[in-house]
Amino acid sequence: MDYKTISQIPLFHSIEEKEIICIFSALKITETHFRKDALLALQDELCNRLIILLSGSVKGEMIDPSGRIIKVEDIFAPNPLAILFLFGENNRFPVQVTARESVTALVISKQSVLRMLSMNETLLKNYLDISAGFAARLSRKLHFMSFRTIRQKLAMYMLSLSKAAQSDIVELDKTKSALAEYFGVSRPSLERELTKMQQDGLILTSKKEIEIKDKKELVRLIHL
Amino acid sequence: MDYKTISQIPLFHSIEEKEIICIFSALKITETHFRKDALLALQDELCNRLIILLSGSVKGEMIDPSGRIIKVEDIFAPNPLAILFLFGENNRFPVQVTARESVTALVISKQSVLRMLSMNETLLKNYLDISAGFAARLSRKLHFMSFRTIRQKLAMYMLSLSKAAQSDIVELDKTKSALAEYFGVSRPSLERELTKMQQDGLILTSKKEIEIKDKKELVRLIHL
DNA sequence: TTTAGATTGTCACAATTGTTACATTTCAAA
DNA sequence: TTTGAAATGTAACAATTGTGACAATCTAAA
Repeated sequence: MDYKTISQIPLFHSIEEKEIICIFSALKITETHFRKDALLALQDELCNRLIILLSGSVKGEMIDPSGRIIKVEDIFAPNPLAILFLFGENNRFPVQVTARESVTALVISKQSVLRMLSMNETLLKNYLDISAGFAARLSRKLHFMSFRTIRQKLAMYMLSLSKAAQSDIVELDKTKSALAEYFGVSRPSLERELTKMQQDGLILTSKKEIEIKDKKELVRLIHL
Repeated sequence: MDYKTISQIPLFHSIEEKEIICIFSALKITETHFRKDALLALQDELCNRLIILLSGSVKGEMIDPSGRIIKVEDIFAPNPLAILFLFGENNRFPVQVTARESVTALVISKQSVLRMLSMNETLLKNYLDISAGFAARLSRKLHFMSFRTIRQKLAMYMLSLSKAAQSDIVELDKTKSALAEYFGVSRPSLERELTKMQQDGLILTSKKEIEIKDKKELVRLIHL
């Protein structure tokens, strides 16, 4: 477990080597290896430790009472697992976590995380920034889901991309299939709505690119 | 600003008076009064301070470009505002915050929050627990929103209540109007679905109470 | 280069939900 | 107790979305 690897973990960004050595020697932080298909956490298990992936990737899955498995998401190194659920009252893993390949991970007990964050203000800020990032993504997705129609979700999505790119021509950052899934709608319905919006003169689509033709109407759409 | 008031703020739970005095004297924490209709924060304003309500309540509103106002939520003392958005990269208030009545609030700069959390481990744990609580609520709501049909959302909702109450007879914790809004569906559609589910023998509704008649089918519903 | 798998575009039809409207009931403030 | 506002129950009809199916295209691995 060398400094170079550790400094690449977002949680330890901008923290000097001697500080990291100090932190790691004061706390019981273990590096653990998991083989492919090993379980890193069980669904509904008490979330009493922070797991940070050093290498490899895992998948999160929900299991229903009849034993069926539904995949939820993949997480890659060097990201942490379920950081938003580490604290709180009845903090349990929302999904079962399985190694998709050979995985190395830091495992830090909740108690040690607390002490670690108390020891170093930069570390604390990193932790809070990372948590806020996840929360912002959750919040943004909820915002999308709360629009009633697909047209509104698309309007919101394209306006966001347009604002970020500072251009009326936006490039989709996901496949349309992935976008449909992100919106929680069926793929054909998404395609149909894109076609309709082009017919209505709101946009011009070509492959991965979309040109916004009537920004005013798009803005109007997302406000009822 | 007395100890009794401060100790009732969730963030300062279980912290002794002398500790609080120590923290407050080391940092610049100001108690601010706002009259009815005063603005505590602007939409899209940089979120560079933590605001904790001591008394009174505020409303969060979104404003669209045409100037229309859409109410989002109310927040009451002794809760904090937008605690999940204080840190992170481009951390801005998602809504405009207006006093609904006369309001007293603690205003603590982001920098001071960092220092404060470094000073006291209990305070840090409180902060993380509170944040986790908000994140869990966000996540739970997203879970509901991601079900496609109203029937599935209702099944999930009733099973959750049933599990919490350890009974097949559950009492709704919101009005049906509020529940419809929480689900992001129209009220008549929610009522219709409840009626249909009763016709189908899944539940038995009477006023505020719902009796679960076919738990097995409800469980099946929420897994496709 | 070939080829299997993923992505895309489109369609008709079924299912679900929204909208609007109205009558009734409940509940808390006057 | 009165009363007005909020909550509830229901209905017909319109709008939106899902489903399943098929063909065309793209892409990366063999």
